[in-house]
Amino acid sequence: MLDIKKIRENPELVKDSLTRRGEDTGIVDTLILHDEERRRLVYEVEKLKQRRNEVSNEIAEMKRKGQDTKGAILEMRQVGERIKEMDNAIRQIERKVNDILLSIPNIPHESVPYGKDESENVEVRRWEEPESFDFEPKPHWEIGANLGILDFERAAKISGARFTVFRGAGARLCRALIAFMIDLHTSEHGYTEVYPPVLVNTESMIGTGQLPKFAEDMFKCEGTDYYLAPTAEVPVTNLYRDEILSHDDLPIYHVAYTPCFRAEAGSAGRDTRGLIRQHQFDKVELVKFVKPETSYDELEKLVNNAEEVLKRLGLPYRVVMMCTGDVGFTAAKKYDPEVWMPSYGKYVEISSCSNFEDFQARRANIRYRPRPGAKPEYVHTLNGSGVAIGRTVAAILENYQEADGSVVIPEALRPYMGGLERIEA
RNA sequence: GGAGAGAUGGCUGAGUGGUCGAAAGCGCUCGCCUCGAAAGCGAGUGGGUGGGUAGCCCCCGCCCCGUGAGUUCGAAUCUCACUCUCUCCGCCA
Repeated sequence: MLDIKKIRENPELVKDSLTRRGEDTGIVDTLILHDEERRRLVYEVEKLKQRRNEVSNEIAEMKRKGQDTKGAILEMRQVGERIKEMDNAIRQIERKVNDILLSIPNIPHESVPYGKDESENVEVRRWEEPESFDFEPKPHWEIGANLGILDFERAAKISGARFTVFRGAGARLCRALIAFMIDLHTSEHGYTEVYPPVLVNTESMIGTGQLPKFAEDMFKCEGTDYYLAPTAEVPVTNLYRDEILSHDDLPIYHVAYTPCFRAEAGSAGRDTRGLIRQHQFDKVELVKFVKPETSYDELEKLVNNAEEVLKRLGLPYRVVMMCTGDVGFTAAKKYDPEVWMPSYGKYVEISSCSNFEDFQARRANIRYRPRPGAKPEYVHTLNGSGVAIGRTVAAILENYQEADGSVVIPEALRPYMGGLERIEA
């Protein structure tokens, strides 16, 4: 959410942001119109309330003196009615203002390149070139099925399309990756582990920006106010919702493993095979709460933390900076580390690291005191996958496959696999 | 699921329908004292928002005592609904 005061003072800035994102700018004028009307009404009703407060005190005084209060009470009864009407009008217009505010995307940082869509994202670096195979490499869904560690048919029977059963060494590989990543981030990168609920309420979903705009992407539990969290970003960022943190609490780094749930509405036909696009997948997520002046340094460190996972696993990757047309609703700046996926013949997103500045903090009301006694200010929030488990499994299977159909376990993972060096049929 | 108790400022904890935004204590900030610190003493310490002035340095107002409605000239205080916490019973991973 953007600051209504800032929008009021500089509507062109917001319009420019929307234009760079390739969106319509009309709502800004509508918003400002509503906001002016709202302020006019507030000003009027507050004068009435002041009058009511004054006279009410006079009535108390008069009663104490035993004077007649009938006239004053009668007058105030009318004032009270008028106040009630105006309060209702204000409530309605405030709802409009708020709905619009919640629907305006974040302003991209000045360092974000202009571009209309994902084709104009900018590659910022690469780590290791993909290995070429001296045999025809198989896609991970074939490798996994042949090894008996991925079972898509039975998952379809249990649940439906876009689900997977991991089995034997496959299941263990998931568990190993989770433990490996959490250990790396806690012991070497300074993150504190949390294990949060994955059923979250509407407030939390609004706080991080999934709602109200992206409701169709989420699973909701019928008859409840619970959504299945699409990412640990939601519960972990909302940890400190409606709190005022002390300046020496910051920065706060959290790492969380959770399953993630996505309806994938509108992506029918895309990535239908394999682990790439699932309704349920596991992810280790990194979340930061930082002082505003440090947030862009923190973003770079966050990306590096995600990259370190891929380096240790020996998976070739590149890092892409999202352009204005693809940076996403909530982010001011975003990097996507992408892993090399032989079956796709290209790099595939395996992490997504964003600086939201105060966009989420304002929605979720997460603040801190810059110094003791100072006015609270909004923190900056960041998060990034560190990294997605399912896609990492896919990347390992494909990049570490051998001609005989077996898969070598990356060395960093072997301690977590009971010393297993290779998955064989 | 049943019965009961409760929800007040960073924390603990008072509160009669009428100067209660709220006592007191703790904590915190500043000052005095001290070579320094502690103790002691003194002062100050909530969050929003509208307007004035202009950018939170001031001034005026409005709102906030779990959330939302209601009664009243006036509600932290009365009524209703909801949420959450705690205790007991039942059920249960």
